[in-house]
Amino acid sequence: MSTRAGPTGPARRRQILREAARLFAERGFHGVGVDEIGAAVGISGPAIYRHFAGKDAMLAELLVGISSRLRDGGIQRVRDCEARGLPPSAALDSLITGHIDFALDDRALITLHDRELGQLQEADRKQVRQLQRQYVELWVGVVRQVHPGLSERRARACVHAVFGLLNSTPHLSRPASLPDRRETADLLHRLARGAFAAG
Amino acid sequence: MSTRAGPTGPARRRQILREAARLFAERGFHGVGVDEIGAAVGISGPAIYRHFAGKDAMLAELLVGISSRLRDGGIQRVRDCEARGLPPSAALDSLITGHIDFALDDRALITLHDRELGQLQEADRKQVRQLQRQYVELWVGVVRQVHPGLSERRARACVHAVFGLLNSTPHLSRPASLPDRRETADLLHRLARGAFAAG
DNA sequence: GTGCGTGGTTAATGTTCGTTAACCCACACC
DNA sequence: GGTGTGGGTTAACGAACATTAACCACGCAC
Repeated sequence: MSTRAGPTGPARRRQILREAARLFAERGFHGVGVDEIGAAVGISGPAIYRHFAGKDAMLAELLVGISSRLRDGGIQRVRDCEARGLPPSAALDSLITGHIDFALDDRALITLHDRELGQLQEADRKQVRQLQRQYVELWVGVVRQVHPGLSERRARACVHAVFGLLNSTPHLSRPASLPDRRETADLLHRLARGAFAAG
Repeated sequence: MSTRAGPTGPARRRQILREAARLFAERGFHGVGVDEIGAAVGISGPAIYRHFAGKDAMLAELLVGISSRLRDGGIQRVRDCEARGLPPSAALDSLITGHIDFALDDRALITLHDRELGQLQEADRKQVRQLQRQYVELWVGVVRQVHPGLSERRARACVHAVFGLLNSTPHLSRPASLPDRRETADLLHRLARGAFAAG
């Protein structure tokens, strides 16, 4: 049997990423050292390099992963709604719900997502921005179907603003002040719809 | 006459703070060195220490300044509306307008405001948080007058979310894509009102 | 005109931190 | 039973960086 080691292989990788995301969100990319990340998973310091090429690579993987998940999930949701013959309004609701789920379940990632983009190297930053842009454009298309009066520019501005609204989740409540998740999700959903309706 | 020097006294201080805010917003507090801040104002490196006790002190002054300006401006606006016998709805509009002006005119500061709070020392962080809390409570009071159905908890959640919406300004448009400021400000104002109305 | 405060300068210091080196051990496999 | 590899360890290295030291020049008060 293994003498004392923790997870191994890709599981260890995921564990490191999870803890790194938490720490980066808490204290910023430059605010946390690799030793701390190692300590958070029970190994120490340079062992990280058995799993990642470096600190930058971890951040890049996190940010690309977030952006991909958001975009792919959004595409999937819109496609599902279309396939089931639902109206654009249902697609918008689905997009909002998906984004809220993500924001509530992966706070740390949402925080990182727009806080630490600047720390990436040019190539990675370009990729993340492209994914983000595609996600935004997906929303813009649906929003303009639901609110045909909106110009593309205005719709895009609305989408960015609503993202800001939805991503405010990490600022809501320190410890346990969000008693039921359902209630918070519903509120955010209504606020987002209200904002779009007013746009 | 002075041989070659730039501004002097408190003017130089303000100049340093302005450039530091810009750089911190661009690359994060830990991502920029004092040498760069000095270079941005035409002096080099340790000359900063003639004006500030250290890098931390600069950030603290920036964040306390932002929070104070927001809170004091908000209090002033609400008081003005009350003094002129205007309805709560006018006070809310005034709060929104003031916040948008700030967000549009001082993007860097808005960015810093919730990105770098964690880098402060405990004492400063406590002060900033207190100012922020007072600002939020000011909004909550007004919002609950305008929308009496809202519980305090829900109103607070709405206010946080709307802050997220209004503070999304830095994410809107890279270079010059906000053609007229007026239009952007109006849009954000309507979105904020729409969100509150839906809360 | 001597003196001092203000705001610079460059060089030095000490630490922190990312990364690499060198080494090691357990297990799978043949 | 040797061996290779995956995943650890600690020590060493080198760069970056905040801060301090030592020094200097100007302008103004007396």
